[in-house]
Amino acid sequence: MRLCVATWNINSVRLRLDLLGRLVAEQAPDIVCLQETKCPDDKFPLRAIAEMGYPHAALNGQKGWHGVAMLSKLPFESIERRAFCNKNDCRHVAVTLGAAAGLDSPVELHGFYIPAGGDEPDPDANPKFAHKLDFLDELAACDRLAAQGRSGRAILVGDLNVAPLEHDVWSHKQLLNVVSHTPVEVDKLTAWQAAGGWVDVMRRQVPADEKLYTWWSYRAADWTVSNRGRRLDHVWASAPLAPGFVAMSVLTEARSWPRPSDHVPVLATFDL
DNA sequence: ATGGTGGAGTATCCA
Repeated sequence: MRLCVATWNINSVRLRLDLLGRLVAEQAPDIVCLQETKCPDDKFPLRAIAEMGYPHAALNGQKGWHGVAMLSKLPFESIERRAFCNKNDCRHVAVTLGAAAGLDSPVELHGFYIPAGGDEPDPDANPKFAHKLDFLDELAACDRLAAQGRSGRAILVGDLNVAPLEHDVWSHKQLLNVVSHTPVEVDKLTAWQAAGGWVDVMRRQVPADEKLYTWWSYRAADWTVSNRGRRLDHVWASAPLAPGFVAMSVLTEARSWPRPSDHVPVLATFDL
């Protein structure tokens, strides 16, 4: 079967419920993975989302900030939530799709919201950056994620808050000391990806020497003029699933929707 | 040279 997965840092699901409706009306992905829902699970607008055609949900939310969710046309076999760095932050949710979703063989789907890391790229001076680096180390050491990437059937998406490649940012030189593109965090993200044998499918489609962004700061007067973007949002496939990657699209125009998120949705289609 | 914006929840923290 063909599966379309969307990933989007929506920056408050309640404030932008209409934009979620627009995304699913226009693109009709089978599953939407959200980050920064900023919504406790008991306040999540499940009814409105079910009416949009997504009756199945996997939530991991908290009050005020962070929070991830998966909204689906297809039923899940199971739902899992993991905590990292001995914190209660809601930054991960995973589901298994199986026979009930029409799959002959199960597929795991992971959604992550990796810590942004604050402003100062020095783990001694900035605890948030230290947390980000620890989080990436913990992911790289996660045996099950590694096993899934190498030999399992798995897809991993989310706001990873790292732009690893030179052309994942508007200026490699000017961002080398800016959190999201510093060598230390890029190395850790890449080490995690390699440990799991994960394939960066967005870059399967768009060559590494072409610019590719999914985020533009709110702090630009006109994001289209300066176009100072970064690729913070990612879609990875496990090695066995990578040959089934069909296509992806970055919904850049969503950055100009009314009251937009600073991230835009990324959609990826797989033959499973 | 360094501030700019936006969301949550109502002072500031977080991005």
